[in-house]
Amino acid sequence: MPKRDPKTRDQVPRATVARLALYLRELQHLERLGETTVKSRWLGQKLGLTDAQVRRDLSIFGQFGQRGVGYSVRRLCGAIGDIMGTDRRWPVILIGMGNLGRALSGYRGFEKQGFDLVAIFDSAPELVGTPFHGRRVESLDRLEAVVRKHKVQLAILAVPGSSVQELVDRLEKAGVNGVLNFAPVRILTNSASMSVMDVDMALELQRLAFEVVNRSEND
Amino acid sequence: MPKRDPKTRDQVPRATVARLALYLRELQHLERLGETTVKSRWLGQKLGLTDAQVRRDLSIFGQFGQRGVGYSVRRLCGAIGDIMGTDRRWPVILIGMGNLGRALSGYRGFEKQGFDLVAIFDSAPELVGTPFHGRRVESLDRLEAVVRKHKVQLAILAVPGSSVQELVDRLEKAGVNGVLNFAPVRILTNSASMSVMDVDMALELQRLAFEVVNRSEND
DNA sequence: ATATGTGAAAAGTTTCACAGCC
DNA sequence: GGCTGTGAAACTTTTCACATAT
Repeated sequence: MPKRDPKTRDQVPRATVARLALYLRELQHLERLGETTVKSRWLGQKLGLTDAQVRRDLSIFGQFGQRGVGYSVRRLCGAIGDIMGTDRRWPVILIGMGNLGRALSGYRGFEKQGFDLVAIFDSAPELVGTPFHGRRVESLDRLEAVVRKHKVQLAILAVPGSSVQELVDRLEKAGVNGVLNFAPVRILTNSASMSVMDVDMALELQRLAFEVVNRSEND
Repeated sequence: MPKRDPKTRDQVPRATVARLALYLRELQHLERLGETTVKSRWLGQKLGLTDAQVRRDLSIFGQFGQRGVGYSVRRLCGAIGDIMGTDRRWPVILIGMGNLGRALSGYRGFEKQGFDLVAIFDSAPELVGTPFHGRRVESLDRLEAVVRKHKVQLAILAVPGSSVQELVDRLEKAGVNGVLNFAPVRILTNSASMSVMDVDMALELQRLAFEVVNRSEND
């Protein structure tokens, strides 16, 4: 089993975790551009962080840099990939083939980051069998079978809020460990084996509107 | 001009701001259900927060509750709506009619929260004029004119990462104050009149994968 | 009896600033 | 010269616990 490097006490700050994927995205971009080293100052500028913060975050997992030089892009990429579990590919299922689900089924960003869409589902019988972006909609009856067959740990939920809780309970029983929820509802999970991440687009627009309203008086 | 209540020093904690939209969503839900009062404990449970945190957050804007009783749903809803700028409707434009843009143009969650899609744009000439969800795609040439005409302050960007920075600069010049960015790139804004909020779905999936990998050892 | 509002303590996070190494 | 790694300080956020109000 992949244990993190021995020195690391197993308490990664939540704030650091939230930024880890951000670092990885930028580093992968740099690697594609052929850059071999990067400085904390440069990374920070690109992501809206201070250089000290970048160094602190990275130092939590080990000493990846070289004083006077910077960080090896390749090495950092590998290290963060390991830490985040991007060193392997993840089979993912998508449930809900409405407007949003259809768009998500064709979104290439997922597989670029190591996530393979192995099946798409919808509860509407008339949609079952319809192809979207080269994949046929399956009946929800087949949910458990598909999860077992592909050892699916992650599910994307693009269903109405009213169906979310029920589906999450079912997914949890089936062995799924993480759900990316697009409905504007908070999910309750009893067991610790299930993580949920919410993406609420209207909520983000509201936060934006608040920033705009309060723009003048602050900074 | 709507100034916040006089006693409030103009420093709302960032963490509180991030939760405000969450409270509003839940309160609106309660109001629709006909509930008249709500307790901090109940709200917190619904949102995964402690009761103390809910009370602290709300107390920053004033004293909305009644000791021994709780909060009036109606009053709280109104107050938070005021604070967040949801008391009025916002005209919004959407740029980019790929997979995601098409889904977003049909997403009803935006207008439910006070955002009206007044125009949709794409840079591809062959898409201009095509209707999506009852609205025709306009040429980007008309961007500035539309922004002026409808006094648009918010834009949703569903374009490739490579076009984002250029478009944001243009939007800023045109008078737009906020952008909801769906591309996996960080945007740099020079002026303080422009706020950006990112929604990176692949990034959230990665964070989820990290949680799942680290599930066992923590809590 | 019950629930808010809030000082004060605790926990978490960021920034400073500089020793250490290239 | 330049840049990392990290203690210590500064700042932010959360939690505790209880006076206060109904």
